[in-house]
Formats: sequence, structure tokens, C-alpha cells
Amino acid sequence: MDQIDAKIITLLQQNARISISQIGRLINMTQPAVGERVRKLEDRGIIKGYQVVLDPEKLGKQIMAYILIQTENCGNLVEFCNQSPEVIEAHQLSGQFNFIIKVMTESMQTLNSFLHTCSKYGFTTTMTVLSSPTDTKALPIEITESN
Amino acid sequence: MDQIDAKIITLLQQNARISISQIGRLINMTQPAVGERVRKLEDRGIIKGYQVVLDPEKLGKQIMAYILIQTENCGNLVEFCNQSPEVIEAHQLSGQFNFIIKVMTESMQTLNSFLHTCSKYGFTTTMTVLSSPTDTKALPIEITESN
DNA sequence: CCTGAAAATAGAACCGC
DNA sequence: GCGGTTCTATTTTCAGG
Repeated sequence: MDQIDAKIITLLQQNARISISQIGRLINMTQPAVGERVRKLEDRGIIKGYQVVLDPEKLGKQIMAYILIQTENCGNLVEFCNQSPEVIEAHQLSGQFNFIIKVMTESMQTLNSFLHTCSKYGFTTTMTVLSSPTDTKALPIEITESN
Repeated sequence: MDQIDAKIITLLQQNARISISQIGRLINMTQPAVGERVRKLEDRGIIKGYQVVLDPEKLGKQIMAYILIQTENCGNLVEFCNQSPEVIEAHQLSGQFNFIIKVMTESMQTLNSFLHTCSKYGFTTTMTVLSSPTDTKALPIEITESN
């Protein structure tokens, strides 16, 4: 992981479908050299994959909410989250509420029915999102010799 | 937005760097047809972009945390979030805590100094993430005539 | 939405540092 | 190990139907 890798990742963060040749042009390096660096970043697991960023509202997902859960059975809850398409993220927490999940639903009604099911796993507190000033922002990259 | 668009998006969700020709092969459609569908999805804003998914830990970001904030000046806080590389997401909420932000830092120490700055904008509650059973999961896609 | 040709791109083999 | 050159296969783009 050096400055060149950092530049490559920065360009891929801006547009993950940029061509390898185009990256090469922008950082003054030949296409095969860039290609092999990208392959190595993938092999080392620094690049985990490439995702398309969709507009949730244009796909009918109007409601975003965070649900805090106080559960005693994390395993069951994790399984439930994996099976539920509404769940976009799930994180285990330290503290009184030991779980937070991020959900997206079509309407308040579907959110409500989801919450009903969710409450089987523990006490819940729901916070609905009014607006998202920043979402899916890029990770800052530091250059370290180790990685 | 029809079933074909849904299939294309599903394939792009799995790997946003898949070639257009490969998508065509998988859904039995010629490459130019797929290419134009993708272009239209981009033009309509359904596809907002393509992101590389990085491993935060391998980039030195060991700590993930959610911070709930009770602020009276959303504008300043939003500006602060935009300027802070630690902030990955920021959402305005309904309820007592009117803001939630997701941050990633190198260490507890950097998280702590970030929290110190953050507290200037209002009362905060921090929840550190122990593990993430699911992160950056794909949005489910519904086929509607309108979009 | 398909076909077909030209341009651009990706991947592999090989060379030199 | 790392990058450059060259060659080949694949992909993209753009014409026309």
C-alpha cells in the first residue's frame, strides 16, 4: 500500500467502473501495471468488491430508519436480519442497546409491520430518518507500509 | 423499470465491474441493448454511481461507532460532518436525538478526540460497534411501472 | 432491439531494472 | 519485486436496419 495504490483507490471510489487504462492515463502508468496493482489489492482483501449505488427513493424505498434493539439472543436476531430484505446494515453494539439495524421500507406501514416482527427479539427503539446530508461517503485512505 | 432492468441491477449489485457483454450473456440479450439500458438507468438517476467496497480494518480504520446528537443547529453540524473524513454517514432524525452519524477511526483515542469536537454541536451519545454481521447489503428491487 | 465493423480495453507472455 | 512493451482476445461504441 503506497501512494500509487492510494491514487488508484481514490479513482475507483469516484467511479468504480472506470477503465484500468483510464486510471493509467490519469496517474501516468501503463495499463498492465495498474491492472496488476488492482488485482493485488483485491487479492489482499483491501478491495472487497464493487457496488452499484442506487437511489432508494426511485426504487420505492421512501422510509429509512434506525432501530436500536436490546436483545438476549444475538444469533437469532442476526439470522432474522440476514433473511429480511429491509435490513441494509446490522451492527452489534456495546452498551444497553446491543444492536442497531438500518432498514429501508416502502412506507410507514411496512416499517410498522417490520417493527412488530422485530420486537419478538427484544425491546426496540426506532428513529426514522428525515434527511441524509451524507450517505455512502468514501473511506479516507492512509498510506502505511504494513498493508 | 421492468424485470430486465431488475436483473441487470442485481448483477451490478453483485459486481459493479462486470462487463456489459457478460451481463448480456447472463440474461440472453445483446451487449448494445444492455449498454443502453444501463445508460438510461444512470440518466434517470436510478443508478447514482459505482463504488469500490474497501476493508476498513485493512486501511487502519479499526473503530466504527454511531453517535447520536441532540443539536439546535443542524446546518453547522452538517458542515462539520462534510468536512470530517471520519464521518461516513449523517442522517437527520425525528425524535429527541435529531441526528445520527456513523464514524470510522483508527483508534479509540482518535474517536475520543472526534467526540470532543462533536460535543460542541450538542449533547452526544456514542455507541461503539463490536461486530457487523451485515454491512453494505444490496437494496431489494421491486418492479414498478412508474420508475 | 439486432447486426457488424472500428476503436478501445483487458489479460498474458516476456524483457529489463 | 515492479514496471514497461508487445501481442491477442475481449469489450465497447457507433453506424445502419
